Amino acid sequence: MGRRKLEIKRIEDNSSRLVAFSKRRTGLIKKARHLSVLCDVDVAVIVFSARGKLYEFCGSASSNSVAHLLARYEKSCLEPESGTIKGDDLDLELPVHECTKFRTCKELLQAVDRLVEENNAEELSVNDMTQLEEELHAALVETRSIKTQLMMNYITTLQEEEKKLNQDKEETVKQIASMEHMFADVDEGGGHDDLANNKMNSPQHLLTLSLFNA
Amino acid sequence: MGRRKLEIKRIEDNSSRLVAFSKRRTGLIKKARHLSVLCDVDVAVIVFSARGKLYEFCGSASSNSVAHLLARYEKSCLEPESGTIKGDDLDLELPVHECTKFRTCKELLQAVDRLVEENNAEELSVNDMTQLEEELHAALVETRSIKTQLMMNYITTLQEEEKKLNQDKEETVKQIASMEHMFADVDEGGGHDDLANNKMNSPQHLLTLSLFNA
DNA sequence: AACTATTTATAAGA
DNA sequence: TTCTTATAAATAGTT
Repeated sequence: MGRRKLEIKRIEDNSSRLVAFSKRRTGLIKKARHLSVLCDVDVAVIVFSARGKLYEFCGSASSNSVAHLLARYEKSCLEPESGTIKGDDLDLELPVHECTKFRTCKELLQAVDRLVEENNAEELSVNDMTQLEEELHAALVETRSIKTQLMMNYITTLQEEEKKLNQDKEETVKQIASMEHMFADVDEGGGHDDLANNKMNSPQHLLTLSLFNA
Repeated sequence: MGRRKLEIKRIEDNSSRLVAFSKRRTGLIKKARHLSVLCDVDVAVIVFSARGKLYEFCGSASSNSVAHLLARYEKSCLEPESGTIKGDDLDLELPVHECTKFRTCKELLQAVDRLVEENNAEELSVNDMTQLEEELHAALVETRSIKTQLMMNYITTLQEEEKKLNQDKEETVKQIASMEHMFADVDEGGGHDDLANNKMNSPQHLLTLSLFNA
């Protein structure tokens, strides 16, 4: 909304960033107030500047303090997936996550469709297509990079879990062993080792497979 | 920011209020994300709908430098690439043409941009990324297909032109030959064949080169 | 801090 | 509801 289009990334120029912070913080809080008043809902905004200074806003139909709303927020967080609590909700509102999560993918598809659609009507040059090709390729590379990162994170998580489980198992095996020892004292015999060993089969395999069902 | 100026007071019409809530809530969270990213600060937004449903946003500073890859394309879209052919006009209407021609490409870019932008805020699953990857790949294949078609069309056009020119030349050569014949009647000799042959040099080469300057 | 040229958000309308 | 359009609002760069 200024003289030129602004990329949404950290403003490197120190002075500009400070000015933008002042303007946008004011704007954000104004928007929050409008939302609160126009739609008669509870809104809280909390901002910490780079130097740690706190700016806050709270607009509410009921009370008017951030603390109050935060309390409600924490309560809401502690209750797992409660969402709407008031009365007989049929909850027609779609979950926030689903909506924002897939909107971009949908938009992308529509854009691509429109592009292909209009290719017949408009005369695009070979260079135009080359440019678009490069763009798509870059996006694809980026997407794969993010995907790889997600998978790596997931693998790390699973490995940690596996490690923990293996430790647990080791302990269990020891316990079983000691139990068998006790039986041996009475029963004078018997290897039930197979039972214990069967519990340790191929965790690696399971890990690999479950990765693609996440 | 709509068709008419809106008083900042509770919207009494139930339907309008709900629509406004949806739009403005989305807008507020978007603004919050922008403030967080642009100014490298921590921002939190909490909204409770009238029915008690929670919407939240939390952004801490995190870098994201994909946008600059797209800047190049954006720039090239905005600058006039092909001259208008109509006479001596200082055409004020040029932007319209350019705009319609590149709208779809621009939209695609914005969609991709938004996607990457939201990756930090939302937790996307590996499957989400796989889906996007497939979509991008499909778009890329389609783009290349269209590009190839454009190139084939262009080649066909050039070949036809070449054929026509060759026919013209043949005729010209014949004319020259007949003229030389006339001279020969007077001059009694002389080969000026080189002159005629020089006009026929390597049309294939020129075709291949000009293809990439279209 | 005030000024605008532009971009962005969004109220209505289709 | 979703998409489009006209208009209001926000704001980036400038003075």
